[in-house]
Amino acid sequence: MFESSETVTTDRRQLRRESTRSEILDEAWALCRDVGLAGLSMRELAKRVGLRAPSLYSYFDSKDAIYDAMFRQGYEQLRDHMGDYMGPQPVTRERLKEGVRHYVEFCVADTTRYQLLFQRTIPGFEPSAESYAVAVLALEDSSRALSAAGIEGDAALDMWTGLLSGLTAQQISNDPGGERWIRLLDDAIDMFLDHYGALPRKKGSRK
Amino acid sequence: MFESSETVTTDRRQLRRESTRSEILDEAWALCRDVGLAGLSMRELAKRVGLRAPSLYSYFDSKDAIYDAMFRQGYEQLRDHMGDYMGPQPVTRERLKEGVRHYVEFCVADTTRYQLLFQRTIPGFEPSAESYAVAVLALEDSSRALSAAGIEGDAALDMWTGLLSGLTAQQISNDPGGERWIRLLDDAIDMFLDHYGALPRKKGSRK
DNA sequence: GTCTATATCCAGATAGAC
DNA sequence: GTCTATCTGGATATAGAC
Repeated sequence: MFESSETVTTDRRQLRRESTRSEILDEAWALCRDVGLAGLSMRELAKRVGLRAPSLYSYFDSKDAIYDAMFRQGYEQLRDHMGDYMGPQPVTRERLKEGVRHYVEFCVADTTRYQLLFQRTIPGFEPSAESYAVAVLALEDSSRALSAAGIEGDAALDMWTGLLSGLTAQQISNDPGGERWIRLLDDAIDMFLDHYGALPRKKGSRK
Repeated sequence: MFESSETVTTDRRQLRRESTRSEILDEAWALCRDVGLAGLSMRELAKRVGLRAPSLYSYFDSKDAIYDAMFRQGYEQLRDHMGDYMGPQPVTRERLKEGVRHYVEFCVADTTRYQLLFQRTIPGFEPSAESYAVAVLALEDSSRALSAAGIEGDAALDMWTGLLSGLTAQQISNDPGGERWIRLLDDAIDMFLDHYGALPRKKGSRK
């Protein structure tokens, strides 16, 4: 009829444990935003959580394990963020532009997260196989969206990633908080689609 | 008739000093290529030069002063490398493509140098005013070349830097030593010039 | 689980003898 | 100029009491 009290206690402990883990991760993000990704230190992190440094090792095996959890969390956030834009809707120029704007919005919203997910900035860190699998899932989403737009071939795909990652990176590093390169996104997509002859414009819609 | 022996001695000492400084810088580059830009340490650097760590401070005031000298040296190398391509020759599509290929060649030839010059990867380092001035000189060269091609306006210039820095960065971080994105350079420049209506192609030269 | 205490290692930079 | 010795401060991680 009733669960044993031992089971209940265990569940509660697990919940509490997960809650603390989550709080540690939240503070890790905040700390990295303050001091940079590479500046994350176990001492300072513990201080912010209200623990002593060694206690963190009850929740994470190492500092890299914390980076790994952040990495995974970031890509889960990306999938959540892009969810609605990855459906099987008909693909038009406007839809594609909306999707890209939404994606870049995610990137510039948190430059620390951007660095962790998309750049190689931490000396020794490599994501674990499980976390990397989450990243691959998210990236497959976007390449599928491109195929739906009729853009095929490695060259076109590489050009696409080069162009958009270039504009995004310039925005983040040279005009953080601004719009200087974001403003160019729509035009860049037109330039790209015109060049590859995909999703033709309606007559007379140039400029 | 003869210079005083004191002056001669001073000159020789200065020469020797410059020679050692230069050797330290060479080893600093080599060390950074081995352990990453951020991994540069005064102890290890001294060991490679054949000195003890404190002796380095006779040649450079601090570790940042070494980064600063490297930064400056890198931009001087860039100007040297691009020298011939920045002259007042008539600008054609082919000339522009050659110049870009030459520039990207410089970037991918030494990814450590690329990171120091073009990315913000070292925690506390900011170039000094003098070194920054050298960087500005080099970058003005390229924007002048673009103007000569008839590409004017902030938007077009930002699109240009975004596109090319994007392809370069993808090349360096995702296919180091390869050609996957380098192959796309010519096509990217055609795409860009067509879109902005600069340096028109000869009739029927599309594809 | 959390703590104190500590092991171990590294860093940049300086003092002062020679 | 170069050295030895050291200062100061930081890091990750572990041992073992409670």
